[in-house]
Amino acid sequence: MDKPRDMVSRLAELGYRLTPQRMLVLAAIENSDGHISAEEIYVQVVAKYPHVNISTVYRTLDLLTRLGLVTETDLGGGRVRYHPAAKGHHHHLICQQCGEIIDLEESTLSPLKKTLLQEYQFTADLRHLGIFGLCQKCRQ
Amino acid sequence: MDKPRDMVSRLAELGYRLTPQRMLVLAAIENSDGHISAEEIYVQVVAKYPHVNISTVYRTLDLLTRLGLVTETDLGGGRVRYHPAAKGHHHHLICQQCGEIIDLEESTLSPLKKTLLQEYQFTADLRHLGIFGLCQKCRQ
DNA sequence: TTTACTGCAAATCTTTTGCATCAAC
DNA sequence: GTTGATGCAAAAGATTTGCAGTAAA
Repeated sequence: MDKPRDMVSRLAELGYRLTPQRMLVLAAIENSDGHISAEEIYVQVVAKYPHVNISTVYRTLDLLTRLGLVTETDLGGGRVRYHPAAKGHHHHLICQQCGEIIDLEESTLSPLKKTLLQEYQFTADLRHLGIFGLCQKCRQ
Repeated sequence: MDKPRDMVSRLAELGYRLTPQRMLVLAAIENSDGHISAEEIYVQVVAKYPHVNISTVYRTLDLLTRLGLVTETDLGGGRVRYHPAAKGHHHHLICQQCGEIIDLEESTLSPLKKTLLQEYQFTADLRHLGIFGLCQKCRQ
């Protein structure tokens, strides 16, 4: 449903040029599990189009973020990760031992969001949430 | 109650040297509101002891973290923040507009922690949590 | 006196930027 | 042909590291 085509046509609609570099960045994000970093995108893109520069990846990510087509998540560790906005928000449980990233359903956080609003008058933007801890396997 | 003295004596107990640089880093962390960055610590330390180098601040923070005397929180934005472990865990609501950091009571997150354990078998370490959004003032 | 700790400079890592060239439209 | 997009190289910001000198114990 949320094929790169959608982001591509959105870019075209808005008058942005459809360069091969952009197509490849879009494809990498779309085919990822939703937790891809700029470096990882770069590696995928270079594999098919050896001349791209990583600054182009960053510029494309910046553009897509500004247009609201992708969402940035800073899970700490000094690396920002990206996923397609059209796939909907999701949250992340990050295992501090093995590094596994588990997706969390949005509904799990609804009660928290409500509490923050009622008790702290704070409108939480939970798109950017990462929760650290230990997964089942590593807990033992 | 949790005066730098406690961390100082712990360091001494463990055989670490009590240098003026370390004392000043400890004091800065202790006197902070609990969301201090390495750079901010450095500025405070330099004011009293002009020759310190920021790498000493980082090395001290690394030591204190490894000893469990301070806790690191990565609130995103490429800057890690520190607070004394003895002051207990607390969580942060960060306003994306004005940058205000609001402390959150630990109890607010207890229901979430329980849900994550029951439904995802994930043991959340909520010491490292930052929630982004908009504070009351900026919401309007 | 011993050796852990420090200062300094240089390196690392991620991300950003200036600028001349290039290609999508 | 225009002008936005790219490649390259250099910069920027946070953090780390190698090394020789210094000071805490």
